[in-house]
Amino acid sequence: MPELPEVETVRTGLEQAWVGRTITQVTLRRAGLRFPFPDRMEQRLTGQTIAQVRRRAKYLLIDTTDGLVFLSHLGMSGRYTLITPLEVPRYSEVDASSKHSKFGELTGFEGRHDHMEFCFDDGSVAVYTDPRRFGIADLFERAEEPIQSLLEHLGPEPLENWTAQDAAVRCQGKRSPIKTTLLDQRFVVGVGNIYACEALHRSGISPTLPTHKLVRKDGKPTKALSDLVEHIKDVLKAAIAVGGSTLNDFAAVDGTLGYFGHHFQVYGREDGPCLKEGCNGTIERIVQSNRSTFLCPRCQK
DNA sequence: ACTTTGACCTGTGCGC
DNA sequence: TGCGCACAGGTCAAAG
Repeated sequence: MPELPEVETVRTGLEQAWVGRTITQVTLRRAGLRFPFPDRMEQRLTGQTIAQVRRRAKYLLIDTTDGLVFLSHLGMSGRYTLITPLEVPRYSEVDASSKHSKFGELTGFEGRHDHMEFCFDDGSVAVYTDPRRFGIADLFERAEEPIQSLLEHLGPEPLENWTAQDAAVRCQGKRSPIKTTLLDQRFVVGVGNIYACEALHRSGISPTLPTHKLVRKDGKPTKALSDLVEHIKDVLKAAIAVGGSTLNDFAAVDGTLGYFGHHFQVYGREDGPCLKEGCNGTIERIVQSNRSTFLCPRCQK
């Protein structure tokens, strides 16, 4: 699943493929994902031309030239597969109930978890696949976007003028561990379990540190918090630069695999050596809020 | 108001 | 081979 860098990578891919295209047909294979699909979503999208593809937090927002917004969240396991006109004849032969197919071997496409299909005027098809169905699809008018409940409580975008001072204000008085705070989308958006672990390690901050300890008595950010804010930006940018990380069930939208996973310093490295220069610690896995946290207890205080 | 927990789903990999 | 359990990138509602 996609954290901010992976969603941004998908956004870029969808932008390339979709902007200027007109939707000719939408097929829904079930009633919804995490939530029911909105009423008549297929009919409302058919005939719409894509104007732009935006990202807010981990949400993809696809604008049409008629002022509609198609919202798509990938949840833990959602992905889009883009099928070119040349491939469509083979795609149409895929048995959606079968677990595997020859086409699937070529495209990573497997059939029974393909919940939405979008056909475009150039003959291409986009398929949304999501085994766990934690994803979201919604549709609303652009004018209503500010009052969308999924979006309105979201915090700042980390890569758009986010400051340590802003972070300090949001950390005030919080007793929960900093790792938990990083995953809170009201604090900052886009950071998920992997990049929270990575940014804390880069910053030398223990994931269990009570959040408020990163704020000085005068309300200013500590040096550690300023470092953390910068490391969050750096690690997200680095991951975007290599096209997002690749985990078990994530593939970039064009089928190209990202490879930021090769750059992980702590995530998934339990019992491995700490890779920080001069630190001879061993990576540990602990559980916080029912999720794995990876850290080096030697260099993270 | 804040913090923690459970729930939503399916797939995979491991130990027995 | 089969079974049960732990675990997986997210988020929200409910409970404490």
